[in-house]
Amino acid sequence: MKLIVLNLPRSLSEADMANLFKTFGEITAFNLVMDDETGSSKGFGFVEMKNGEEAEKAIEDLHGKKIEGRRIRVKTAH
DNA sequence: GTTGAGCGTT
Repeated sequence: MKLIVLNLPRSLSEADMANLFKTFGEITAFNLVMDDETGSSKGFGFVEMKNGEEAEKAIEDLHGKKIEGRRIRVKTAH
């Protein structure tokens, strides 16, 4: 199950993003998209969960969650 | 050194 997480604070690191999801199950892949202009993140990334049900739970639990004072968005990716 | 909906860079 591939997930996309939007509206992340640009200050958030790749490791921080992984920590949000790994509590729900095993992550097989993840990456935070970086911006060439600023060198910081573009504010969104992808997460690949091994178990689909755990991925769905991660979505329901993390979507709208406040991270660094900001509400994030989590959906299934293409 | 900023930005704020979205489906990808080292």
